[in-house]
Amino acid sequence: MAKYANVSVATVSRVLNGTGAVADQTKKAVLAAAQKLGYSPNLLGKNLRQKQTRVILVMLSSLANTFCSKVVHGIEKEAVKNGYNIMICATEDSRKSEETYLNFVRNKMADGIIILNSTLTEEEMKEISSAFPVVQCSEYVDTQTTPYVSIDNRAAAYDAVSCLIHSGRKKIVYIGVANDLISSRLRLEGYRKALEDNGIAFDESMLLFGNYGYRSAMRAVNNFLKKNIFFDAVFAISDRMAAGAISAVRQSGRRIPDDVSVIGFDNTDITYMFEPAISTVAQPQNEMGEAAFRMLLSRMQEEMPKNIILDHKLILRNSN
Amino acid sequence: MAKYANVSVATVSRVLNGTGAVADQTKKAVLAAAQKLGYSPNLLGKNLRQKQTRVILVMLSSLANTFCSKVVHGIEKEAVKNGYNIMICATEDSRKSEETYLNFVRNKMADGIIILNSTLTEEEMKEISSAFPVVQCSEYVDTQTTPYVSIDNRAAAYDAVSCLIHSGRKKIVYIGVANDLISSRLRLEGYRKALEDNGIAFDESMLLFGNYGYRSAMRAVNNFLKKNIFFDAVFAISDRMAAGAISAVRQSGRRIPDDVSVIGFDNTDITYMFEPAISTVAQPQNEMGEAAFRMLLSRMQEEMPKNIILDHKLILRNSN
DNA sequence: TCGTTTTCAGAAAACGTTTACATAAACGGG
DNA sequence: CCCGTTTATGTAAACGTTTTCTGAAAACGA
Repeated sequence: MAKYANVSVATVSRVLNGTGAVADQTKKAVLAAAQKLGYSPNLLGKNLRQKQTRVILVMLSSLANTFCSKVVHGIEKEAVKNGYNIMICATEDSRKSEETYLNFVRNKMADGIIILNSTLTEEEMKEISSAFPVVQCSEYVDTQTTPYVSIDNRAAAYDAVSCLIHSGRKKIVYIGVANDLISSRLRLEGYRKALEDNGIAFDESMLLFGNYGYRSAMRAVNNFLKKNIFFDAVFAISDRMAAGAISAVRQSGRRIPDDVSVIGFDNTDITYMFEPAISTVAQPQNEMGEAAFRMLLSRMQEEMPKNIILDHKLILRNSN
Repeated sequence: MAKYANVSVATVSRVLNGTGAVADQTKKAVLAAAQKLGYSPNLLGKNLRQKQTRVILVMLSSLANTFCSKVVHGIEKEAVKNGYNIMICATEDSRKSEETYLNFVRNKMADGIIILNSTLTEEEMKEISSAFPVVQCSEYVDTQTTPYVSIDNRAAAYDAVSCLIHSGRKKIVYIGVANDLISSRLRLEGYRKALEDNGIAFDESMLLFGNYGYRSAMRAVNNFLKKNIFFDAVFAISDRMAAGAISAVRQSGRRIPDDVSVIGFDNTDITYMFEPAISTVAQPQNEMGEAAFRMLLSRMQEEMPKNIILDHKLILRNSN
């Protein structure tokens, strides 16, 4: 390419990057040559030399999680605004996969990473956080070293359950997921606190568990129904589980929301497609993504941003 | 690192890659040093030298499209099996974004790309296909130069509509999307052919259009209902649009499937969560992904694979 | 013991850029 | 006309690897 245009590689670089002075005539020659040869500079060389790629990774466990999609969109918008590009890595919660993608940034193929969810322990998170720029978004482990943006999951669950209670419900089933995610823990805490604050005894047998999915909740509620324990409300930590609960409850002949009130979580599309439309807790996904990117940006500039907690919002539809 | 272990960089490389002979003692020393320093080789250097990254890109328009998620999973599985990693690029149908991600592979930050959907024209597809390895998956433009794996969309639509006809339906509404995607075109053709083959006149006024989403279909059907044109079935090219159609039809007091039969497309989660469960056309998403990766692999080895058409399957539930 | 092979490890080139430095030509002011 | 400044370009180092060559030492075989 350089030889073809009869200039040095330095000049080619200068022309293509618009850096440094170069005569109009040679500039034209270089551009013409580039055009003719279909030349396009090798990013590996460029990034190696410049010690940056302007690529950041977004790690999430599954694409099927529609909640994440809006968060990612927020990240992307802010990234592009700042001249960065994002690449999405779906780990399916595989350790090996997580390791692989973390190594991409450890090994300089990307400048930083935003983790939406992972199976990383506090120790591991600390380790990688000291090795390269990382921020957490939505889910997080609370080390002092890895900043995060999220909502107050405890308060969100508290609000949802309180809403159920204030409309007269007293026997409230909780449908969660038996994992270690911070959201699971805090939402259960919020549920529990709402009960306590309203003088309702916490009852472990009212806790059901699934895997965020429709079918798992349906199964759990069906099993629960067999026990003939009275209940008049359900708080589910995902909308799909709320939908599953509604279906199971209905099949048993009970009416929604008259007999059983239901509130879900995340305000995903299913909430308005379902009949009845599902009441839910909305998170500011876009802002969360935007904030996450801004935090990563400052981390990449060697600053340590403060954690951010954004506001959630209870959205009431027809299931409660 | 090399200095720290008192060896040359060449030896470090040999130890870390297990290539070439190196004495046990030095091997240990190098590994110890790497451990101590937390050394991890720079992939930019490595990839630059080796002229390959073992990364492939998967381009899709939106993460929110749950159909894609299973395809991507199939791709990933096959990729990992072959020592490759995938990165997902969501373009949101932005030309700029598409261009950016294509440039990643043009500029050697990735070895190849699988395009699930894009706004590329035939000309553009040809151009990039001659510049680097690319295959299309699910959606495609039919150039002779860019291989694809997909289903026979025309036959799939034909089967669905025929099924409606054989159960006695004669006035069948088509709900599609007014875009240039091959699937849109072929499914409409299949719809039309099924009518013709069964002696039913094609009627342009039975064609409705939306944007794949629930609400758009609901709106379209509501408008259609106002016209008071009789119909007894709906074929929608997405499950969400099928769901929207069902809701609209029901609100008008008609029963599903007694008064109106509905069949959707893609066999997404909504089909079994919805009441009634939605009949649909299933695509072999996993196999499609796997096939796509294998095709890309052979393209990266300078072979030109043949196009692949996989089998679809009509899945009957309670909406027809 | 002497040649021959094998084992080990370093030196240096190569990958494709950017960029600091050098230098030659053009220019302008006195 | 001379000298300092600007402009335009090339040279070469640097980024961090892998890999080819090369050579020294060790092992081996006769």
